[in-house]
Amino acid sequence: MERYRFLAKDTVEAAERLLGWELVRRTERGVIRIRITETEAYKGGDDPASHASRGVTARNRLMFGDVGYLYVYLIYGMHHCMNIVAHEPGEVGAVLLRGGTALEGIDLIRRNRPGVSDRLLLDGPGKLAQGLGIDLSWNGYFLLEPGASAADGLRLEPGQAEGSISRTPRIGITKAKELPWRFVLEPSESR
DNA sequence: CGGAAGATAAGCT
DNA sequence: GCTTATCTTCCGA
Repeated sequence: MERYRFLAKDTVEAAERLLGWELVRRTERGVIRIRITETEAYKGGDDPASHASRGVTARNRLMFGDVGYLYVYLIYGMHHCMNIVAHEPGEVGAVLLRGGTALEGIDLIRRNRPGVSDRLLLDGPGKLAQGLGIDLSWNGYFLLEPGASAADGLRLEPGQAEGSISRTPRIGITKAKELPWRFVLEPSESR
């Protein structure tokens, strides 16, 4: 699939190009569509902050595998984080999805995150996963299913990156924190 | 508004 | 045992 080829490029480049793409979550209750607005790149052995920096384990094995799969893990005992496997052939890496904005089905997102005000719905990795209803059972899900109309599940679809992209160091880590591998899509009209 | 601290479990040493 | 790609609440300005 040509339009997904950038996922087989360098992980840092893939992280930047994922900004503006959309995640479509189809459920029995309806459709949730969000735009990806914040990403971070995590690579392999040369990236000490990465789960994959010390070789293959049961948890991180997806980062060593084929591109376009969802890597989900539990952090701090209670939050889920979503990553998209992306790296050059023979390399290792994944892109952490740190945030998004709701395009469709915001009532379903509110149902997943009761009592939370709208502007805080999806502005963090754990919040994003909770808003979309993603947990560990989604680990290893393939996001690039071909075909015009998706069935139940989760899909990655092209979208417009409107606004300006800023590049910053990654957040919430203690190793290699100086590497500017975080990308944020700022809307043209500032909030 | 901003900073600080607690909750809670998988994975590594 | 100890650390961690976090979120929320509580506190003071």
